[in-house]
Amino acid sequence: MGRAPCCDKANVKKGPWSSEEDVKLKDYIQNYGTGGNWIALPQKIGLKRCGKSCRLRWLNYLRPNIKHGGFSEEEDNIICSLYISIGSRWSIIAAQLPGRTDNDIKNYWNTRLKKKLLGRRKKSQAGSSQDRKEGNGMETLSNSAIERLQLHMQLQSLQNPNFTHYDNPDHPMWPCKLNPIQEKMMQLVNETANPMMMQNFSPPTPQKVEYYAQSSNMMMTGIANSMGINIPESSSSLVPESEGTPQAPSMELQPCWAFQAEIDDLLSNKGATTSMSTEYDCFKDMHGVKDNMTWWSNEFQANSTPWDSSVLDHKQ
DNA sequence: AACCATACCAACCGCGCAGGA
DNA sequence: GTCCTGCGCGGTTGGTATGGT
Repeated sequence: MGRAPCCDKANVKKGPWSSEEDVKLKDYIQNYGTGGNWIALPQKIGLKRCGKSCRLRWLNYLRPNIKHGGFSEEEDNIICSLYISIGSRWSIIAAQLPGRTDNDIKNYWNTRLKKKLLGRRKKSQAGSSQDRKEGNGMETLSNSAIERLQLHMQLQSLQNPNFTHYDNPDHPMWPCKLNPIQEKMMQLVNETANPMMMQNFSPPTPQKVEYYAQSSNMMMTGIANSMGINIPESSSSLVPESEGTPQAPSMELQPCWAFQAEIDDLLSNKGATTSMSTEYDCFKDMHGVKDNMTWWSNEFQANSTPWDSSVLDHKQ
């Protein structure tokens, strides 16, 4: 037995909103508020719309101070950083971008930003949509997680095209031990991705360790705290605490902050290569991500949405 | 000018969660 | 503890605009 519909589908209007409907809804909400009940709202004001549709229209379009289009580079930076950190948590990302809605950011990411980052590679390396539908070993992980891992590795390979220790037993850094979840992700991605890409999983340079030890701790702890998750001092570190001199985290933890470290390095163009600059236009002028990371960790204001698998993966 | 492909975006859908009965 | 209801979220769809042939 399915869930009861939220409204009488036969008697509600669907599709684009007219200006009259917009005026009705906007006027009412500005004067009386939603009354805490979106479902009942359309009847109150004589709109033949589903309550959910009213809510969406208000939140995404009619609400005051909504910005549409014209994303700045700073906003691009923030979206990229947060997507790689937390995945497709659009509402959380939107909370960090005043005037932006989750829907707007989601559309922007799916239609433009993602293509800038992954576009060309995806065509040749990602499985077909049919593959994904039928399952090819990837079904145990979200597309978002796979995409983020691929994105990270793509950035990695651009930055360190000669680094091949991940699957090179002769390399002094081998084996680069991943945690079980990441091991699984690597294995699954490896089944479908370009093998060359998988050779480029490198740790960040030691100089970056201290900053990322701190920022990742702050970030993850801040997220956890904002969501009511109490992380004991001794276990709050997804990366090791930095005490005095920079200190490399254990190998199994490296990929956790490698996400942050490498994206930061790339975005700030420290490791930019010519080929990257030409192929990934969005990185040409990106900078200042460090600041973004820091304020994000300090000012993160997540709602009560349950934590997603990506972070749970880290915690595991 | 007509057709097609692609990009973009508003809106819809269904699921999971929270809170109240 | 269970059920019900509404809300919020993320994924997806469908319509329109734009560009290319």
